[in-house]
Amino acid sequence: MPPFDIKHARRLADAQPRPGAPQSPCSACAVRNITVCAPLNPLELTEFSSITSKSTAEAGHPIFDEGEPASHVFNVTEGLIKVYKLLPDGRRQVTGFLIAGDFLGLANDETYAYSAEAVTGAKLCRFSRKKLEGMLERFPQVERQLLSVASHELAAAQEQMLLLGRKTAKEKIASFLLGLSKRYEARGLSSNPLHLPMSRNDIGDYLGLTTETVSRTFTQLKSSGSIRLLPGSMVELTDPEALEDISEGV
Amino acid sequence: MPPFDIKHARRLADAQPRPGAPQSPCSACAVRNITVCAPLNPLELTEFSSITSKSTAEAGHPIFDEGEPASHVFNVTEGLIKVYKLLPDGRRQVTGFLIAGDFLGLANDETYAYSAEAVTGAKLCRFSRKKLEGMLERFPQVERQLLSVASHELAAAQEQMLLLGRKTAKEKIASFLLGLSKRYEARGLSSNPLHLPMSRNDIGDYLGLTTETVSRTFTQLKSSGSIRLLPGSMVELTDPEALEDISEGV
DNA sequence: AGTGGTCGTTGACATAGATCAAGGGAGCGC
DNA sequence: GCGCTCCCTTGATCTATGTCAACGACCACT
Repeated sequence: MPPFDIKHARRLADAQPRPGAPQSPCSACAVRNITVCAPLNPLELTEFSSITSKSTAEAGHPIFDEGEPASHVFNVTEGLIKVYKLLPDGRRQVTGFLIAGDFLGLANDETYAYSAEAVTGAKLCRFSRKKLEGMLERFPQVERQLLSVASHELAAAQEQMLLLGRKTAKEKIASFLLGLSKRYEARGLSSNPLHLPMSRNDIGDYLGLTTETVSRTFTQLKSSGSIRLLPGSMVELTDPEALEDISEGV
Repeated sequence: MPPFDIKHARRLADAQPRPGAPQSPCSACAVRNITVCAPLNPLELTEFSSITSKSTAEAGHPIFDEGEPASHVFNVTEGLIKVYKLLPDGRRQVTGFLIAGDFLGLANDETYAYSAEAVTGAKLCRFSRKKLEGMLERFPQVERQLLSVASHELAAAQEQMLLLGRKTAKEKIASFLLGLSKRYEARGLSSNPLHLPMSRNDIGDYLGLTTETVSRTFTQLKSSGSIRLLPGSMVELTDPEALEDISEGV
């Protein structure tokens, strides 16, 4: 690692919107109808958009770090983000991979409870937390939407606990591939073959495994004909039914 | 196990409130000020209480099962509840132990995404989900409170993922004891020594361990002078600082 | 084209925790 | 008080996954 890590030099959470910078309108947003803004009508959306600003993050760059003041929340509009927590000795748990339409930064305390980093180049829609709170009073339907998002995430978190606590390496990888494929599908992205831009290490940190075990398990699934690795970090799920069975321990 | 399992004969979620049965008023509720009703004034509370009914669950009895129609949500007012998910072959992940003030049953789909069972005798406050939705429109402050609850739970779930994915058995047990103690304290229950009514098996299913490993690890912590097991399934945290260090892997 | 770095794969070996097995103690019904 | 059951504890052994190590592929620079 270089002595001065350039990628930590600047935080999206700190960045100021360039005054006068042209912003494409929310009405043209790629995630307009699948995220928290969905219940707003065009007029409301215009008002709502006054508290948003677009930002981008390059692959491998942080969006915010655990413990920083939680000044903003974000909506992913493009690319892949990972969120994770660390133990003092560096052990890492990736708690989620976020794609277009996902929300991040929701916090109770005044600081972020986890770190977020771009895996691929990514675009985000940024809200000041404080201003968002005001908007929620004004637009209760957005608050309702947020509650729905939070409760979906909670259900996903419980599913992930089942995976982490009780599944074998093979079951974990099968569940991971199917889950990601289904989320891609729900967001209108290619779900099979699907893009797997995160490293084996990231996948391991998401599933509670090591890089080596992830790699070996991919090899195993490849040999058994359940998946195929294609160029460009694409994976084809050649036998989704088999993967379903594996993922549930059948 | 007896051929006919009496404890599955009746579901709290199905129970009808006895007409005319006396109900102690919400204003006298033990969790009045620590749960979702907290933001309501006395007058509002009276209106709100019209959709609630009290119920009880005996130790070991189910409250609802994963996959059942999610007709009601609950608020624990007394006792300890465990919530869990199962794999087809019976492997189990306990995703939480709930105490007075905790909320359960929040669901997106029309069915519960997990099962809930009383560990000790317990009392709950029951709401029809449908009626609750109406009340949320009427009382946005309750909806806000629910969002806050959900986002706290989400943070707790992420912490638990870190535990399940990356901590050793000893770290898991230390984290578990400290976490439970802190939650007891926040709810005004004895936090040290603290009551541990759940079985070693339940603890194992919560931490992704087997009964045997839980038991051995308790013995280890006992020998090192960090905890003491007292009669009546009480545990004394004799060296909380040591436990803190252990729980973080220091 | 050469070089250095990162990442993925594979092999050999180590180990934390699971599994299998046995025994002890507390609570409960009779 | 007796026997039954359930739960907890402890010991012996096994194994899935981690750790350590080597190497090849790919990519970005020069």
